[in-house]
Amino acid sequence: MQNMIGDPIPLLHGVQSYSTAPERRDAAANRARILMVAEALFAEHGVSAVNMAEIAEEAGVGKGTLYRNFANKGELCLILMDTQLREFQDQRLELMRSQSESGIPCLEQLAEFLEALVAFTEVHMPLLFEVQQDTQALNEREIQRPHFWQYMTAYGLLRSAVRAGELPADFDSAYMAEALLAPLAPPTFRFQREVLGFDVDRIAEGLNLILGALSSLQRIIA
Amino acid sequence: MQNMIGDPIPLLHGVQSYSTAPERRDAAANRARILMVAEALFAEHGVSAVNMAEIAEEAGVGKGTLYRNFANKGELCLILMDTQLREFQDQRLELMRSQSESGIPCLEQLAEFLEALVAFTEVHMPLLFEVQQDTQALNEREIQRPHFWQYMTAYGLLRSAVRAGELPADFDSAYMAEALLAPLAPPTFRFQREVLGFDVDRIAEGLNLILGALSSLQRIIA
DNA sequence: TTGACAAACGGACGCGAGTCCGCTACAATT
DNA sequence: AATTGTAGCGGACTCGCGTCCGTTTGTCAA
Repeated sequence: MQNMIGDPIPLLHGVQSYSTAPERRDAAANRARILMVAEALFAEHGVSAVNMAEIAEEAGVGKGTLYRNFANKGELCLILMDTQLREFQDQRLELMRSQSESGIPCLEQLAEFLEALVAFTEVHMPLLFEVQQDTQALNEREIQRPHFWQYMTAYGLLRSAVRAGELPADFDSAYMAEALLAPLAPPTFRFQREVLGFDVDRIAEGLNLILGALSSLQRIIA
Repeated sequence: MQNMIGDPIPLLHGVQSYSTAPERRDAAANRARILMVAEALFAEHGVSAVNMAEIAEEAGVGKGTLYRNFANKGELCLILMDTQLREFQDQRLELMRSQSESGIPCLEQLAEFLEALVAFTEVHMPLLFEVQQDTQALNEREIQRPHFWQYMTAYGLLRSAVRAGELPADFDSAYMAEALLAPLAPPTFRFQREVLGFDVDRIAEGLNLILGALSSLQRIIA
């Protein structure tokens, strides 16, 4: 469940570049410049206030070039998060490995994972929000939406929990993984944060409580 | 889906019409015509394949007129569901009243509510999806998004459950109501249905299981 | 070097949402 | 019936996204 990412090549995402001819020098330079410009503009004006034409212009390329490198605004945002996304992933994987060795229950690991994910989502909301928009287009390319590994991680931990007897044998891990992550979907999360005014801790605690409730399920039956 | 058409004070939503001068005859006729045309076009081509210009043209009005009546596509869709939304609401309220009288536990009522809501969401997905899009614009007018009463209902039942001792006293009903409804947010629901292939019953059961787990929480403590 | 052929470029274009504002015509008033 | 103020109308326009396609240019082979 790790590393479904694309590892050989750094920008995992480098749309093509899988072994066919290396890309042209100027093309690479353009892509790098676009990313830097986008990051700067986003930082200055906010993600939603910057449009693709501005990015292209500021980077000194045409829109065609911009879209040649990034299928849409969402993909551009995703790639801007790439490093941090990978770091986060690696950290969690490492942590979970050591937690498993220490015999920490899977559900507890999942609780910590969700807590960390809440923090991550909070920090990267603006970019994540854009990414979420065009899920469809993203699926068509070979890019992994963040949701995918989140799902795989949660699903994996739930399945392990079932195997370990922390959850009933007929527990629907696949659905539950989705249900637990649903409140973290960017539009939903944003609504809770900005409209309802829930703070980050409250959300984390809420999710934690659901997990607690699920684990008590098994205790009841036993 | 009949008759959300013109009737006098039709749409709780009727953007203005709160006691000021009655609207002009031709305006009412236009609005009614727009709604009929939209319904027909949506039925024929699917909601997402029909654009606002087409609706205006087919209804024989300008885009200005269309937008005078409906702030955006989402609002138009919302009003098309109006009758059914109200019926659903009324049914559930009535049902809950009788359930309460029969002493059925609040959490059980909530479980049934969620099950019904899953069915409702499934049926109205295409319209709900559009509605969800422009939450912001909707909030600014005095229109109730479907989410609002869903939330109030769930929240109310959870609070009653706490009062009835079915849940711990420090239970965060407000957050939990949101968390339970999150999987029903149109984009999330649609993803689960169409991409992951979960069927409606599976989703309903999953939500039901979470509720079951939550109720067992209290049993543990007691 | 030079030639040639993709890859890469760039900006005009199409599309759909939603806005704006000058014009129209309803209905209230005399 | 004529007058008039205003709600209502219509469609050109703006905006942002994303596409298309004729042109340029890096790279590689001769």
